[in-house]
Amino acid sequence: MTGNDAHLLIVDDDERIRGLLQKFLIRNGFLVTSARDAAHARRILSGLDFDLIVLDVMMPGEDGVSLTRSIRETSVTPILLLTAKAETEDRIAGLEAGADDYLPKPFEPKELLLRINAILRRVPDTVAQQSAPKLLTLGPIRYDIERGEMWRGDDLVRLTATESQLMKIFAACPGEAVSRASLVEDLGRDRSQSQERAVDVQITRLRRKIEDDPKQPRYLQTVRGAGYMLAPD
Amino acid sequence: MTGNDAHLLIVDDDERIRGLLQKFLIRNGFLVTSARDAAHARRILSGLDFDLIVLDVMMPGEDGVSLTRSIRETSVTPILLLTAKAETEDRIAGLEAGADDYLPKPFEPKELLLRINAILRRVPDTVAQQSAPKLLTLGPIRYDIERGEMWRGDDLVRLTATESQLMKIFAACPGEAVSRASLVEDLGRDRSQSQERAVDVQITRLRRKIEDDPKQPRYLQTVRGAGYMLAPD
DNA sequence: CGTATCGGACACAAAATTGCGTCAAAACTG
DNA sequence: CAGTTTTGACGCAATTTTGTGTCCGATACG
Repeated sequence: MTGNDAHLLIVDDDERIRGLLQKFLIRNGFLVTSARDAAHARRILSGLDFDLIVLDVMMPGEDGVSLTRSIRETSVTPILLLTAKAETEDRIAGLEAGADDYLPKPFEPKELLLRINAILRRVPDTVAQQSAPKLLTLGPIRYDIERGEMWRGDDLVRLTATESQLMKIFAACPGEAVSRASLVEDLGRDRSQSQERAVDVQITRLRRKIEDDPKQPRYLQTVRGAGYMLAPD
Repeated sequence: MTGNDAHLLIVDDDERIRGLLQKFLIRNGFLVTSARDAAHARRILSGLDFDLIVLDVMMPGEDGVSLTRSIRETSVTPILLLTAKAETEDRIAGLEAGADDYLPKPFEPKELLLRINAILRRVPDTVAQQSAPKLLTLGPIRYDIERGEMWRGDDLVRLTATESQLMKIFAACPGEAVSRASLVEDLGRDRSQSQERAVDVQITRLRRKIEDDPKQPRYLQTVRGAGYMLAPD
């Protein structure tokens, strides 16, 4: 849905995951190339330039951190590492090796999108290459994605912690419905039946802040049976 | 104190501010060149490469947004805009013209440092050029500056909103004392006498979370008469 | 048109966060 | 070492944020 033409390289040894990610990212408007291991990635990199490299740390043979280090010797292409859930060490080593960000596995595809866009947004763009937008416009409201700040004209609209998290998630994939289950998940709460109702309430509260007429939501729409969707101008 | 060798260009028509900023930034380990207007900046830019450009939007003659746009036609050097307090329009125009970030005036010098470091941190570095660190180490604790996340081993340490803000401020200038007054200011609260005592409490609470022995603080030190200071390893 | 399901509204309760006041402890001063 | 000032500890209260339950309206579907 983003519609940019950024070119990504996915490096992961798991055939299935590679396929899934590739499909998902293509569906979201990216050009995607994939490699099954470090050696393969190197060959591809020697001939092509990418806007972002997504790298699994845990790979047979050379691991992601090592590959990151060697890529950084010659290139500044942003690198996003996929690390095992609880392996803090990998994250640290990865960042020190020159990675730009990391995402602990397992993750929701939407989270990957969020991270990728966050990185691309920070790459300054010349007129030639348009990077992801930093600002979302919702009628009289502006949402600064990086800072998580919401503005109505010259006034800052105060958001609570949960509201901020929600906005970040929606901003990651504007125009696409996000299920309540997925929202509960992303909010880090323990998912349970009643927790989904809590999302409703938060949505209602967000609407009060951003919608002109909260009863007739225009920007934070309900997609019956599927969840909610952010619809910027 | 950061000790990197990043080269900055400051563009501001106000002689006094230019001088102040230059001195402050040099004191913080940057190489600084300054220009008094857009034309002057252009001449300098034609001959030199910078790691970051700090640009006042409000300038006689060509303004900062216009200069941003023209710089972006040929270069991806990060740009930080200084905008008037309540001028949302400037911010929007600036970001759309290709600026990377903005800082509303008037600001505390420390805030400028925070923003500059935030941008430099995101510029991928090859071995040649070391950018600002993304992680701070406080004994068994790691603080991820960009995400504002604090980790004790594999466990996330939950921070409240205020605690997060404090950490961000301290992380911006490690090893340097920050006064309570300045902290109250940065926290956006209305500064008042008693408000400063509230900072104490927050500091105490932060210490409980990050110090091994909160009674003998090692990382979040008191600088008597001057405030508090973050002392990473 | 009736029914089932889903989402919205709203009040209330629970929980978390934050600020203040008091007193004690520690650090500087002379 | 006594006095003064600065900072820490900690309970309490105010406020804010968050979740749950209930009822009602809307929508889908036969």
